[in-house]
Amino acid sequence: MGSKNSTATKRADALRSIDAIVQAAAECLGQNPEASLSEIARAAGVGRVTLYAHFNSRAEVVDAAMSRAIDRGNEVLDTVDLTGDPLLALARYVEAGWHLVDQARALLAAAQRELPAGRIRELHAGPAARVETLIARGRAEGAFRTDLPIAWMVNVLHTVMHSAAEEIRAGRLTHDHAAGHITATVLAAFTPPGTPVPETGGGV
Amino acid sequence: MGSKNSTATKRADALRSIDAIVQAAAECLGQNPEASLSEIARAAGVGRVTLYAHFNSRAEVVDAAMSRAIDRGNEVLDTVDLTGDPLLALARYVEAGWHLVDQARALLAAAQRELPAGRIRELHAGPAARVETLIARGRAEGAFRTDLPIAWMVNVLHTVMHSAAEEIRAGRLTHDHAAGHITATVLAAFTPPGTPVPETGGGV
DNA sequence: TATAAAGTGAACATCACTGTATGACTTAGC
DNA sequence: GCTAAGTCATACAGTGATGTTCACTTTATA
Repeated sequence: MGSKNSTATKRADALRSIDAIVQAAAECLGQNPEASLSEIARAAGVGRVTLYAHFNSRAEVVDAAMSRAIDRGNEVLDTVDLTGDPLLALARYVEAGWHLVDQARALLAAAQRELPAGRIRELHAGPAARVETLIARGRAEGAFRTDLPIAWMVNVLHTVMHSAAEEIRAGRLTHDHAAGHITATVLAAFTPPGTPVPETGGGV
Repeated sequence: MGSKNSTATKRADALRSIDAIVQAAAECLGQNPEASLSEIARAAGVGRVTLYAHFNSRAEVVDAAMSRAIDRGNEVLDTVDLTGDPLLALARYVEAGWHLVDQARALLAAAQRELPAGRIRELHAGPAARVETLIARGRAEGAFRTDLPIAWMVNVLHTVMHSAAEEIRAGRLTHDHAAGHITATVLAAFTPPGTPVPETGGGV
């Protein structure tokens, strides 16, 4: 299972090739989810056969590219402070997170075609857990509503970020406004019924 | 442009075939966005050549299927009363609309692969216009926030409905709760900053 | 009922991608 | 510098989809 890297110690140039392939895969699939392995190999500056020397199938390549993107994302999210006022913490998460979603948008589309849904979910477990604990804390502190399941709220947050990325790609939203709109929308959506919606300055 | 039906008067059996093909396309593509034209023709109880007699390309078939789905949706939405209290009107829209989204989910996925983005948008113009005027009215009456663009709010509504459909398909949400969750989420998201979020009873 | 439109399967030509093999060449690492 | 690991170009086999042509049969409709 996984790539062909069993337990053997790889040579330096092999590792370099693998890295180039994964990187090229992320770029190519990011532009076109249907990019062929030939294209990816070419973009990586590597022969198609070499690609097959390291990956057994297309799915493995896509998986590796997606895993890499997620790992990168996790590194970025690690730097985000999610403590303190839940509202501000969520705003900080959005600020960092929506950008990641924007970058990985097309790659995710490719992954959704090639990988089983469970695997996609598995890969997202890290980011999802972060938001989940943040939302749980916000609920406990009375900042967020408790009349909706946490899973649904997590889903709403990611969905809205994702759709913002699509809107930008379609030219109906600018990068400048994205984070503000997302934050204003989600914070309102998370506000407990009966209490006033916070002002976020996510204006027009 | 469009299908091969130029201006000639079609014979009854031809019309029947076309209808069967479009219907089969909607069903097949709904189950598997990559369904081949052979599959669709077989499902329609029609020869593959016959399919090509009526449609010049795969794209035309997909377009026809999607158009049909949208038309059906518009018919349903025509029966929804969008007058009166904007909050209640929106709730009624969600109640009817999320179901449509749920049904057309996979078909839409197929259309997004095959059709240019502009065409998809064009097809959605009808439903989008409805929501747009409803939201505009709600804003004018002070029921909805005015600090976010209408286009964004329309997008949020549809995105949340769409994601609910995905959640159901993934088994993380039941049909019973869907409308309630969507309504509770969107109404809160649309509430003007500074005013309390309405209670919708969209509980856990 | 005559006839033109429509439907049919089978076959054909392309095309692109996947995955595998081969043998020669290059390079990392001890 | 020797050896094993890695790379490469080319070639091949297999698959599955798209469109098209053909000769023939069925059926709607005037």
